Amino acid sequence: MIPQHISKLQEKGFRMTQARSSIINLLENTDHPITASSIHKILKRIGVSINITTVYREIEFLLNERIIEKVPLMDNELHYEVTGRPHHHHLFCTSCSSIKDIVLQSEKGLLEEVHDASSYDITRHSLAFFGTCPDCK
Amino acid sequence: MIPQHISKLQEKGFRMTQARSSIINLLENTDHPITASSIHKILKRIGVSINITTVYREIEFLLNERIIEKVPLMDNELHYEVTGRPHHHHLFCTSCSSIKDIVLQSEKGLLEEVHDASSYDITRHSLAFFGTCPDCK
DNA sequence: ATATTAATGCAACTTGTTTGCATTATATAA
DNA sequence: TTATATAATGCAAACAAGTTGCATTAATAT
Repeated sequence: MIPQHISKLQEKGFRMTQARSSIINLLENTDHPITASSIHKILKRIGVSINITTVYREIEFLLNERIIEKVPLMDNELHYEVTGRPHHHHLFCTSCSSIKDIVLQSEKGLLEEVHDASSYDITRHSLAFFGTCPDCK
Repeated sequence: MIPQHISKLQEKGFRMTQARSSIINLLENTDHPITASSIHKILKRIGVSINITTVYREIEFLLNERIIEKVPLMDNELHYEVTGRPHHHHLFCTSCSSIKDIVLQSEKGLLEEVHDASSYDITRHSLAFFGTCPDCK
């Protein structure tokens, strides 16, 4: 995985600290959305102890820089994932709480319908599917 | 609007208190998902002062009874809406923060694709679209 | 009317997130 | 290489959403 986000930030003149680079690297290597406290715990487990406040501030920063984005879930915690990976949506297993990415072909027609029916200028969308994964069946 | 939810609860032997009936009536007459604190504030404004704790407990109760359901949004607050209304999804205006219902025809093919591609048993789904509404353009 | 117990209100608590401020450390210039 | 400016950080306190324990109130059945 090429750290394109890191070089992009450095070019813009932002400092590359251990907290920043380890949060970006973690998110780049995670294939599903995670929460602030997950980021904090995972980094601590691998020996990168950064303050939870810093995690929140870094998330805010990365959101502003469009390096990560929010993913809406059913619970009341905010989850995040890096932008720029192939467009996809999420599958939630209501049994084991796992989250899986899914790429869909048939969303194009859906978006056209939304645009035509609503007269909104749609800039983003989020599709989430809930059910039981093969392992839990 | 026929208070079918209320009679259903009474048949099941639950008590019909002012808090319960006014929360149900409010949700039945709201065409978009709202939060616990919205419920609390709106009811207070119309002269129904119920404790915020009661609002949360009532929401839990109504979720259990499948009279309302959670709607996942981008913020970190939980929104709720009554079940049983025609199947629909949500449009969010990122300019004025309004939420609007939308009924979609083309989601059937989407669900088939999800099922075929994932081997999950899908029980629910949630589609959300973000953009600028006609009024804000 | 009375009894049963579901529903409620209050206060305290937990958890997630934000803010103020003093300190640390990265990147740049001398 | 050292000094400088200030971005980034940590800590503590504050804040907000949601939860819990417990004593009180009130809706329904008798």
